[in-house]
Amino acid sequence: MGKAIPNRSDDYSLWYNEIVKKAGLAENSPVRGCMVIKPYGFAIWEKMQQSLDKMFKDTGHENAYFPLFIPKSYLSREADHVEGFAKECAVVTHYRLKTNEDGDGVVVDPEAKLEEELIVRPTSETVIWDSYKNWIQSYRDLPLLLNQWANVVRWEMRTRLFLRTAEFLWQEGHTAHATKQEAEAETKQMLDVYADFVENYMAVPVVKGVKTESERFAGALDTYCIEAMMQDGKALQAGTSHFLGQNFAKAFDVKFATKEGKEEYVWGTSWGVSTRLMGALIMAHSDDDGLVLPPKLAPIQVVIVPIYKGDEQREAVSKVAKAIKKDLSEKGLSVKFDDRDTHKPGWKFAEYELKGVPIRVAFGPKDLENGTVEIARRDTKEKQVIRLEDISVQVTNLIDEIQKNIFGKALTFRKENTHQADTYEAFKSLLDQGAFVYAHWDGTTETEERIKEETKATIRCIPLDSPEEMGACILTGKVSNRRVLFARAY
RNA sequence: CGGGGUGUGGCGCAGUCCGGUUAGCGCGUUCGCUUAGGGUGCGAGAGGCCGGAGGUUCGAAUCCUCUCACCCCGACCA
Repeated sequence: MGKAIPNRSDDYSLWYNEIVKKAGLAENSPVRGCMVIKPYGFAIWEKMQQSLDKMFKDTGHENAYFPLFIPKSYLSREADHVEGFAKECAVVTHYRLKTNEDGDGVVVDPEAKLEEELIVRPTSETVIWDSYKNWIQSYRDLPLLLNQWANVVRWEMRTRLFLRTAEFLWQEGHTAHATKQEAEAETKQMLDVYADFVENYMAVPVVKGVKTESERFAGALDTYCIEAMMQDGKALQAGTSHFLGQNFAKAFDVKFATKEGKEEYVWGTSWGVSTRLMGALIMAHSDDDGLVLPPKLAPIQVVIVPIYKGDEQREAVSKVAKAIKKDLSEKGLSVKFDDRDTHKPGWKFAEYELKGVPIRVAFGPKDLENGTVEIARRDTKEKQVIRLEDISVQVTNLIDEIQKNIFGKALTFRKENTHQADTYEAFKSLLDQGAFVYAHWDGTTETEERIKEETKATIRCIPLDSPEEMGACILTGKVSNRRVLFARAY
């Protein structure tokens, strides 16, 4: 009761904010736009990291770490890149404080001004390519497949926990290749890795596509992305993979000698996902009772809540509960036995629902007597009483079932809210309902811009799987040969 | 940077228009008892320079001036 959260339908963004705070995922920090990620939220992020990191390693990548600070001059080496990021960079100008002459507090020491100002990385292409210049001389040094887990800073005007914060955590992959084909293949491979992760671990269906010119990463030739639908029908870009061509190689003079002895610029890619995925996870599945986590990413997959009256019962119940825990843990599940005597069962039920624990096992005196146990699933709120000896089989099956069901539910929701529009009127009204709209577009930035101004919707992507289809642009009526995906977005 | 709003115990708020004793309430917290299959109930307690500075007044959470911070809505973005 003390932790009730607002209804999704009343105020979606308030619901989101409250769920993040009440479920103990994150809170605002003293610095505007930054956030404190709390242990439970960080545990989910760690699960994401673990899964992704394995996928990166399995595709041949290694981790490295590059510095937080970047010489200001580096950013400007690539023209589009600097233009894209200059407006949101934090800059370090001094390296020392001194005590205030008035006696209290500290002030920046004007004597300690840096020769060259440093920027706090908004992304690391520039420092990394500066290193690559030294690391790559021959085709034998290629491909170079690196990833780093890091924090980056982009000084955003409006921030929201996880969805957009001034500082966020992410991974950024940076690769260098001998040929264009290989770099393009890498770009697409990593997009597939992201799609695989988001769909199969996060249980959020995505649309894979290419960004239009105006939405492209600053400095890339092509930006691929995965777009997910949130429960309010808005789109959220869940990951991006960029084909950089030779842009950064040229900017940082990274050349290699080919087998034939010719000197050529290398081809690059970069790709990233961030703590924004946490926002996607929350907004895709959760409900008015709190978080709903897919089992594969839930820090606690099963919680056992004992029910008892008095010490004698407590002991008897606990003994069985511990055996259940052992049994389930041996099946590879992460199980918590909440034997705290300071909270009542009902309180615990509500608490673990708020935290999105996929399965709750309740065990009490009645069960002790009947040889049964109650299991409740978070996704559907269904409860059932099963025989105690069946528990590990039932729970193991249910874990898989929940993972599938959550994905299925999100997929169904997306299908129901995805439409085609052939007139501008229909287009606008669909957007107002909160939907993904497939429509024809004449391919110009001007049209895209006008549609954005008039409807607040953007082209999320040109879907990779959208078929050729002749049609007329929704706004201008000019010819178009395929539909693109429009939506309002986070 | 425009437009709107809010600052009062840890959290959420009332009180502010119309100044007047010890500044209330809910949650949380502490202690005791009670309870335990959906956020137990009762009792007792702790905890607040009312965002900050200045002013008006016999008297300011309340009125005036200035200031700071945060939130929401827009322009920018993963």
